[in-house]
Amino acid sequence: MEFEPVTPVRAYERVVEQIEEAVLSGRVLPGERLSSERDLMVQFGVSRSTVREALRVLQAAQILRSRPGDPRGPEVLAASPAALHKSVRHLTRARHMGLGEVLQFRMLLEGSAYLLAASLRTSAQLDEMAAALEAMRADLGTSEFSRADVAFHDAVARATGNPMIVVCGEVVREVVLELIEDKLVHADDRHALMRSSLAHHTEVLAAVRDGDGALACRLGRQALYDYYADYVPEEGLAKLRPLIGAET
Amino acid sequence: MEFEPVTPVRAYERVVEQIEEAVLSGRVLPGERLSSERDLMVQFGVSRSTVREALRVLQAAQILRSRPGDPRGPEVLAASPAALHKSVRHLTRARHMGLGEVLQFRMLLEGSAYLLAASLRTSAQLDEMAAALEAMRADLGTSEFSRADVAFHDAVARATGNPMIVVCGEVVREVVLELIEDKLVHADDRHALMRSSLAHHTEVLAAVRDGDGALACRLGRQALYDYYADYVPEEGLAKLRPLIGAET
DNA sequence: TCAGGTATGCTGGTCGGACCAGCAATCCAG
DNA sequence: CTGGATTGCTGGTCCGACCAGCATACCTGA
Repeated sequence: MEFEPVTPVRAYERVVEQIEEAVLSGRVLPGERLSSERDLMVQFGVSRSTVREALRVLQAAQILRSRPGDPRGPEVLAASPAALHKSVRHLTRARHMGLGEVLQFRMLLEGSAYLLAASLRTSAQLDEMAAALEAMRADLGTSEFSRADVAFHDAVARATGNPMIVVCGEVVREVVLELIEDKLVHADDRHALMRSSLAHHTEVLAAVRDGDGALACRLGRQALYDYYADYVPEEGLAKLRPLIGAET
Repeated sequence: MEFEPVTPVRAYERVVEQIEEAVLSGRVLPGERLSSERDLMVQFGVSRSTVREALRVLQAAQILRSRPGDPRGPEVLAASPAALHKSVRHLTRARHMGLGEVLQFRMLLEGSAYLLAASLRTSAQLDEMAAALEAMRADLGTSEFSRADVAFHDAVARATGNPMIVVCGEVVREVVLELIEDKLVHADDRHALMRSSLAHHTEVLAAVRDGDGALACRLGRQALYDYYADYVPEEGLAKLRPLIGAET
């Protein structure tokens, strides 16, 4: 006979569980409204303080949003990567991860995304990538360049047809930029970097177009390494090297 | 002249910001205690309800922990990937991904984890993997088998030294099991499946030990495909095939 | 009849006070 | 000196109250 350690479950947790389950299971859809706090406290049979603490937790997790004075009640939000973003940021601040780890994950993710996209992309998605590349070429040196760069990588991620790849890619890209933004300004040869990056992207796109996933994967990872390696401390670089040059 | 949209900042948010910043900046260390709620409401000049809502948010983010009756006050927690785990979990559920997508993501992730582990693993981690493999061999057919299987994959993920890989691996494994658990029972030839899985794991471990990351990556993905492909509907299989056999 | 402004009833945000069960240090009796 | 009861304080929950803000409905004036 085995017993489990008993944990007292707070009232507000039960409320969180029920609402969370209703949202995640799709029983209530994004955009829909919950009852007002005063209604919920009747439905759950708890006080308003308890309801409010539960709602706070759900709001912090980006599952709900409340506005004062809105007679329609708390709004159910669409799932967003904001919470994921925050968790990753916290871990980087706590030194559990550095640029090395985040970049490692990005290389892993985008490399595999190229591999998949080379086989799975539709021609419309290929056009999107080409359009983004054109935008990069046109706006070389401006802030529009990074926007187009993001659009390119996003199109690749979407071509995999996998929402998690899209979302994780998005988050990991943002965090990489946050981690290097202070060192990024005084790059006197940014223009050369961008030109080099553009050339890399062009090669990768060609490989994706040709359906050569392995090549696209290798090129894409190499491009990331070349672009960001200077910002990564030595002990972080060791984590990146197995991802480049390798057959995979 | 540009203006930004003005957002009314709630009192509890200001409290969250201050405590969060104190923790993340290291001004208060893990294990230390905050003042009691009744003290904090004086320090911040707000009511206890407001303090409590702030603490709830921080507790949900795994930054604090409170226990009723503890005279030492809320405890500051060490940064952990628990919050990351929750975010990833929510996203996978909310985007209602099918088995195809989840398995695609898992193959991508674990494949790359093998590739990295082959270069980065310490000999202690190699021993862990071998031990898990032994446990699988010993408990073939029992529920202990899956536990050892999990331990094996977890050891591989940890060998990458990347918390994101570890956490995403955990989540993706959990979700795969949830998605197939109803179909899993009536597998009459589970024993054969487990034996085959064991053989695959043995090969993969050998490749990791030899430092042949590309081989380990390929074998690992193939093993996942062989083990789970029967549960995946036809349209999902298309998303998996680019990941197997490929040079990468 | 219709337009525009106002009144009303709700919302969430905050406050204060109250009670309970539980933990730990302290104090007291053995 | 030891062991158990006492005593503060803790967090968890409840209640009642007030405020500013949003939408609707109403109502007044043209």
